[in-house]
Amino acid sequence: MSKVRVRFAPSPTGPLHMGGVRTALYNYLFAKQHQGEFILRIEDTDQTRYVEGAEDYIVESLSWCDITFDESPQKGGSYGPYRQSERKSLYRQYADKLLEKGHAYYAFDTTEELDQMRERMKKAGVPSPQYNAVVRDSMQNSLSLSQDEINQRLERGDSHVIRAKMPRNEEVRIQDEIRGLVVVNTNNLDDKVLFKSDGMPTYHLANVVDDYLMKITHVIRGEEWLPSAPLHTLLYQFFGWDCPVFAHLPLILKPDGNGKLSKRDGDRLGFPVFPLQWNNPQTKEVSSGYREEGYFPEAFTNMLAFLGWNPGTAQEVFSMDQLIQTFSLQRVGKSGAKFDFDKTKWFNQQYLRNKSGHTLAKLIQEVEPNSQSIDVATLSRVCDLMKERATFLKELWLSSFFFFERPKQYDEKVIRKKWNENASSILTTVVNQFESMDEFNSSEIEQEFKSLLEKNKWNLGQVLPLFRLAVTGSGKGPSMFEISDFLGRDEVVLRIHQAIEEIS
RNA sequence: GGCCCCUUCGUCUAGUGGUUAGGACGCCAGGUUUUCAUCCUGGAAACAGGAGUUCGAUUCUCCUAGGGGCUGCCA
Repeated sequence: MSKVRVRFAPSPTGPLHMGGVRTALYNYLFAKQHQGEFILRIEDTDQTRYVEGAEDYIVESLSWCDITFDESPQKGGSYGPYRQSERKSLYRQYADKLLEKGHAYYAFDTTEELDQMRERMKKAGVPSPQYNAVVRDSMQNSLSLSQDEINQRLERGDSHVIRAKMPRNEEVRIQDEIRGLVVVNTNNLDDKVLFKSDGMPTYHLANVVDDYLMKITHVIRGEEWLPSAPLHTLLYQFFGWDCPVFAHLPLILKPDGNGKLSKRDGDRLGFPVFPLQWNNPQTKEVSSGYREEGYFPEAFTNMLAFLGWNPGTAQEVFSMDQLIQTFSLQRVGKSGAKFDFDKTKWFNQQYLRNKSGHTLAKLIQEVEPNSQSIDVATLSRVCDLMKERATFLKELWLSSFFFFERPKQYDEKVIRKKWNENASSILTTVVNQFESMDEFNSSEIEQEFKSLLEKNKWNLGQVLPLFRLAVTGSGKGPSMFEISDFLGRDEVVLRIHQAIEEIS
């Protein structure tokens, strides 16, 4: 068996959305698992839809996800170039080959004529007319025109395309890794344009030619390509080439309602659909990205991996290496998966919790300028204390402010519930006790605090919230004894005094 | 409309010709915790419908319904 080579072939018409990332991920996992190669090919055959910055966006997105290529436009490789626009000159000869063999023909129809034909057919009762065997004889093409006429038009340089000539009443069989055998009758296929009048191939031709030339062994792509898979299979047959293995992935669907996930759904429901923030160069519109929203790339890819695939075990948190080990096309589902934003957050929480305080501290310092003056060991300690109650790095950092600065305000709700007329005297007693201690560490503090409660017959649920409120300004958070230990006696005492003054 | 694909809790899904149909997210209740979060325990919650094959179908076949994709000189 030859070396596995797979490709991700996006078209640079805008930001890559998460469905695209998942397709790239599955290709990557499959390649790595088989010690194969993973190629990025940019399918920019439609110049009219080209968007500035889209290719860079695609490359940066996948790099953020740690999905790496063996060959790409940026990296090069032995099968380049890797942009179809740069391969333009090589497609024509393949179209000619098809012309020679009689599997393709010239078509001179103008857009208007095409529209007219479709109108005519609709009136005759065909809801969605196709350019196929039933109409091609009545159109302007090299099948219907005389040889002289054809030559004349060609010599004149009349605008024309090259269309595939679909055979009559033949069965095309596709063995799909995910869907099994799919059989389609060629009568249901139309004579797709293979070569456009602008001299560029369409997706269908370029894709097949490039996959062949680049020795692609497995075509793993979205389900939206399933309807054109018979055409592609036929093209391989026409050329006399071996067909790669196909695997058509289920789509990622909207969380609510019907249809595939789109940018609109993210806006509407409040979650990103793109890996990275995207600034539309034309409209100046900004679309949010998972990276900017504070997701870990590992969490994002882990979540994506599970949208349509599962390992068959209870394990859900997988590192990229584990995914490479475990992934298989056989365990990819057939049905579309509705995107679940809650689950995405859950994955992020898992990854946050599993990281060491030190790692989290470093990450925070990369993105939070205010944290950079804090030494890493200190910040690590805070992260360890706080990480269990956060889902995002930013959230962790923001809710840790009291470790580094005195509360500026005190939670009104806690004041209302817990701050009674005895509050100041209780806290004063606590402060006095703290000041009399020899050692001031968490276990000592806890001990002293509890014996104080006992001595005064105080209720823990009454006194601790006051203590917490005074020191942190909040009604929630990690162990007060740990916090006090961290802040040190002087600071704790000072904060309690401050609180008594400000709240009473 | 045509062609193709799909159908297990709300969601992601496991699963087998005979199971109390399992897990996860979310939700609810209880417990642990000073609080919040975590954690633990429990709960509600699914085989789209109909026919057939079979001693027996969620599982196999067919039909229906529903959903999705495609139906461009877009990819």
